[in-house]
Amino acid sequence: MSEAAKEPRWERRKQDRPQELLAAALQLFVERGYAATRLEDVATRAGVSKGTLYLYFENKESLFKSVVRANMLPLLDEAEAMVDNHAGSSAELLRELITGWWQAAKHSGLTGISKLMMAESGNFPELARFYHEEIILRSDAMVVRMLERGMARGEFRQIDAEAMKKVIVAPVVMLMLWDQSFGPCSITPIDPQAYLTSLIDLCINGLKA
Amino acid sequence: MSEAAKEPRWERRKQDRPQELLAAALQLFVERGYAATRLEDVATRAGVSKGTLYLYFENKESLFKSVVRANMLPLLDEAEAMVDNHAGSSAELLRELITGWWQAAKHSGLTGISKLMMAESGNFPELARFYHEEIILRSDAMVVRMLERGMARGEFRQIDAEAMKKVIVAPVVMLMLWDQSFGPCSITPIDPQAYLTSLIDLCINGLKA
Amino acid sequence: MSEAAKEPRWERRKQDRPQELLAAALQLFVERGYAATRLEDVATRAGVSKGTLYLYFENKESLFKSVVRANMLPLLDEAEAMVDNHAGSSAELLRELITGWWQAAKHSGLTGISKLMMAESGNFPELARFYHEEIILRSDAMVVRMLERGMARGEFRQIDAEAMKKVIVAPVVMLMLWDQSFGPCSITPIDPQAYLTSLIDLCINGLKA
Amino acid sequence: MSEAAKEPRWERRKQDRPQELLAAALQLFVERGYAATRLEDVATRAGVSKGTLYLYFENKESLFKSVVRANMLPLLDEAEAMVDNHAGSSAELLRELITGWWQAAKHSGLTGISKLMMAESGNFPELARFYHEEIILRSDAMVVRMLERGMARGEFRQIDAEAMKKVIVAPVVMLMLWDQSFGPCSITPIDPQAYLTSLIDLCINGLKA
DNA sequence: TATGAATGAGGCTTCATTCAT
DNA sequence: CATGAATGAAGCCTCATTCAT
Repeated sequence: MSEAAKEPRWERRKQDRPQELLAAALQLFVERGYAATRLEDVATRAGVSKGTLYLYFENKESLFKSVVRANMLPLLDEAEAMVDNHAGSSAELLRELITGWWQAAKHSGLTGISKLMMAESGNFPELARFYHEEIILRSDAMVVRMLERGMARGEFRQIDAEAMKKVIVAPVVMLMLWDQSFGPCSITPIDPQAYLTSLIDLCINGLKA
Repeated sequence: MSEAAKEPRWERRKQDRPQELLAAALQLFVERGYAATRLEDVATRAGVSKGTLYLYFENKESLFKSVVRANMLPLLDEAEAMVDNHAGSSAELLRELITGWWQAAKHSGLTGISKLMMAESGNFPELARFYHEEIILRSDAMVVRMLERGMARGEFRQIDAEAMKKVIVAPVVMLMLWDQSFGPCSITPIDPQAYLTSLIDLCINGLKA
Repeated sequence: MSEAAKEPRWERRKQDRPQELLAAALQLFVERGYAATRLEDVATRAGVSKGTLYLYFENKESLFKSVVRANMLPLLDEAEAMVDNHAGSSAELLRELITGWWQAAKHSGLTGISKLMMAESGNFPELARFYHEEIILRSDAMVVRMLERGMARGEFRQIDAEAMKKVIVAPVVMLMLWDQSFGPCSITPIDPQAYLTSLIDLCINGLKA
Repeated sequence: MSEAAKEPRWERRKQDRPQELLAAALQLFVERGYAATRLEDVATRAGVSKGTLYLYFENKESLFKSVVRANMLPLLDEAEAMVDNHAGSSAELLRELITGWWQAAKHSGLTGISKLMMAESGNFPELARFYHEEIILRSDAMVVRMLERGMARGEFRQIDAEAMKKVIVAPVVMLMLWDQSFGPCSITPIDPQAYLTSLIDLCINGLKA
């Protein structure tokens, strides 16, 4: 129909605006940091004007918090389900947990959010607390459950799971951060596949009974 | 002595000014990020006036670069010497390398610099490259030498040292970042000692032949 | 009747829109001043959307002028007729003039308009001139006629009516202004009845032959 | 000396700045109202740049409050002393009080402040309360004392001083407002001398025993 | 050297006005 | 006629930088 051609690019899609703005803001906040990100750039990247932003977010800080919350919340459920329902060996679970975690983080905005929180936690203590509770505590606990499952089944040797959890999480988080900070800089880019393979190899060998 | 009277110990010596400014700037840049750090706050924390800062540094960017360079340079020599001259077992070397690295980073400003570069690499590509070459490449290479020494001596199993190097460095760097970002937030602070012990335990068990 | 069903009483009739907008605008302009009044608030108070306002008024300035003119025009005729046709004593005329003036001003929007012109005359010189000619000159002249009538009839002593006119008008205008500015602030509100009684008492005693 | 010529107009007089800014702000706030006054215009009129204003006042509202307070406080003492210490007849006191009040108001910034408060009291309730207590209540009380003195000495007839006070104050205040609002508009300017003479004449005749 | 008053470019935010529906 | 999403000019405010002392 010729009518369909009538509404190509000038159509205003009110309901999509917040998503587009959040996506644009996430990119810029991650790239440049909170203070160095200009709202006009966010608006331009979302294809709207400066003023439009204020139809959906009260101010810059509110936009920032929305970016963090929107990208943080719908994330850990899948990984947690995997840990709790896994039927195979603990080595297999560990492998799937790490690779799955990275895949999920890569496709959602979590890699960017992690970098953002690392950089801005000092300026937004409430957000840092929120991030700590929603992401850090939950992912730590997930790893602990995985380790204890392995020890209970006799597949992993006896270790201090509480002390070990962050050691295992750390390389995954670092991969996210490198991906976001030095990745774009593109100096000897890291190969996530080989990196994760080595990590899993080290863990499985380092934990096996 | 009449000289002592001329120069009581509370008097700030002029030649210390740049160091005091760099120290103050490092703290604030790390806490708040580059853009959110006000030069007036840097000057105040260093005990001088805003104008004085410009007697020693051309501008804000120059101060930032000086901060990074001053804290980055005098760092890796000791660790490198340790790797090259170590006489004991490779497990022992690994342990000393990791704990020594953390100690050195903790006492120099490297933990802060690492956080800073992670946050600001997008805004300062030249600095990112400099950091990459001076810190990342050298520390990676150091770890590779350590791993190859272990394999050559039959103490470590055969692994892909190039792929493994970053896996081993990552937890140490993460410890620095946590220390700088969520540490001050003081939500369930991490215990570096237990953390490093677990890391070393994991590595030694994961690498042993 | 079927007509009644077609037009329930809660339905806003289109022809009332301009009046409702003018009324809402008058309130807000008087409360907050011209610059501090937002057109969105005017529209909301009138129960319409922001865009609708522009169907009836060209822009903010045009709305403001319409508010002033609409509330200014239909006012002095009654009072003027009273002065010219009064049959009683001049003291009685003075009493009725003052109380009648206040009543009319109170029930029309003139008290608000007076405050508005006092506040915004500097920003709207043409309006100020208009107000001066339509309100100030005419009411001054009315008072002059009243005074001259009293002197002509030997009821008032000989005074300079031209110089006295504003002295007599001033307390009435001040009552309007207090009513509009500090009235809502409600700090020791003024009692118009007692105030006007004192004013009339002072004038009659001060003018009597 | 040629040296004196060296520092003619570029000399920075830190201590005078606040006064110059307050004076410039008073003028513009009175002319245009609070919202319509641009801080850049205030700064320009004071001969400084936009940013300088913020060295002395926190923000626009703070400047506004400072303007009101600075011009309001040092004002009523003289008039009050006059009422309490006057030795002559009460008619004489009334004459001097009214003319003195006008002179003082004219030379201080009170005429402008009065107009400002009339226009902006709705937007600054706290200031309105402050103004009410510091200016209105005190000047009202002063007039009451004057009236009671006259009645006590048998020079004025018995009246309700409380109800009459505002009637006597009103014409003086109106003179201030006219002076500030329609005065600059310069349409048939009022002659303060003749106006006050008529006012005093009316009062003395209207109050005499 | 050291100071701190002054500057002005630039970012955040508001709101009068437009326009496609 | 009515709506309300969108625009962008304009004002407040911050802060890196300069400069006379």
